[in-house]
Amino acid sequence: MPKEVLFNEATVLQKATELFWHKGYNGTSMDDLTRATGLSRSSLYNSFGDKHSLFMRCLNYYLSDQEKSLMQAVGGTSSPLKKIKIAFKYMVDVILRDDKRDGCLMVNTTTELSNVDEEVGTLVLQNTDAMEHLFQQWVKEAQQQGEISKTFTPQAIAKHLFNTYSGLRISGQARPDKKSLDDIVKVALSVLG
Amino acid sequence: MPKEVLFNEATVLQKATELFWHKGYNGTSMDDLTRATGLSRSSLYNSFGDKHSLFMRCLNYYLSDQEKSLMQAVGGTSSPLKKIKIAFKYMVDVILRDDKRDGCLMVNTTTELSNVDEEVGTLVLQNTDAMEHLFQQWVKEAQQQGEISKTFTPQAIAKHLFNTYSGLRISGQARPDKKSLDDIVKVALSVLG
DNA sequence: AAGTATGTGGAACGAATGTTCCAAATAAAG
DNA sequence: CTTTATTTGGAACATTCGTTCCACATACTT
Repeated sequence: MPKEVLFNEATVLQKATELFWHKGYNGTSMDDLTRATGLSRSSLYNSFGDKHSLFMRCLNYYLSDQEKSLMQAVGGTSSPLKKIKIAFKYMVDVILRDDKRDGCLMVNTTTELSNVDEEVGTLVLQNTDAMEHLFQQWVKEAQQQGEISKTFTPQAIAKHLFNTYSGLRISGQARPDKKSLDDIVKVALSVLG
Repeated sequence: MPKEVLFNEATVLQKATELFWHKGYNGTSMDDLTRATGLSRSSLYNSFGDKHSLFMRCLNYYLSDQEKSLMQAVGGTSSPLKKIKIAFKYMVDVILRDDKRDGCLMVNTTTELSNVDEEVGTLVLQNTDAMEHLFQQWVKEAQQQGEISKTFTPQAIAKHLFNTYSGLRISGQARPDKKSLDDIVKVALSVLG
């Protein structure tokens, strides 16, 4: 019965995500979004709701995409310690490839909105927990296999790792220099030894 | 000859800074600023230039204020290692007192603007260098006095410390929990041992 | 006391904001 | 072929945006 949807939803979300990523939530206008996606205002509102709803869709799109990439990066190894090392090597690579210096959409959103937007705050917290949980699992396994010393609890190390990751996105935005980032990772991961 | 200025410049800058800090640059309107400072639009423009100029003034005001506080916090000791430890203890305290969860204006500004605003990007880089230089100096002295192992270069450790600080502002914005932040600091500073 | 230079409040500006509305277009169902 | 359901483009909306302007208030100089 209905006229078919002419656009690819994933493509639109990708374009919108890139824009929010580059200019932030408040820095991005609906006009920007129509231009970037090629959709008219009515199509955007009809398919994705208002600006805030679209933004939440983009955040979730971004998160699932990031998770997929990270899992793919560490997929090659079974050693939990190597997974951690590969993960950070991968993150540094991503930062160095970020030639627009847009950083991490999740970190950007944390600083821009988590204190004034409850819905965003909840999502940020969920993601933080998920990341920490992932790191904690790897650390726990690594400690059981004797790859990592048991000086600190898996939870404490996991929080440190996530903290280091968040910091890397800030450091990388100020000066995306391979040597600097490698140094940070080297020192930060030395606590595992 | 002229009518005197009726307001206290530092007070106005403080109010404006608080607002930018809480809502971000793009999230703060000139209307917000007139209400918060009590000044009329024309007074604001006459005394501080346009919105962007005022923002830059606020950033510098914030930085000098932060530096003063940090120096005061570590002023009591002559041991460079203790300075580092006290500095991080102080930072955690600041984060826990930040009941609005506004984070760090400098970190917030880095993620919001450093990729699209060259003037801001320059200031961010200057501040990053200054902070790293400060840490590096302390580490160098501590290594010379045998307080810190020489496993890593002062530069690498300094970058790690600043990275940890930046991360703490993100972590603290997601979940400002004393135990979590203490854990992060404990693990991150263990590389000094 | 008059002149003058500057700060102040508030109105006013055009442009941009997020959102809504409607007529036209389209494709499946009857 | 007509009907029906949905998407689409673009005009239109009120509101807010950053900024400018001007008449008035004020305090120093002469």
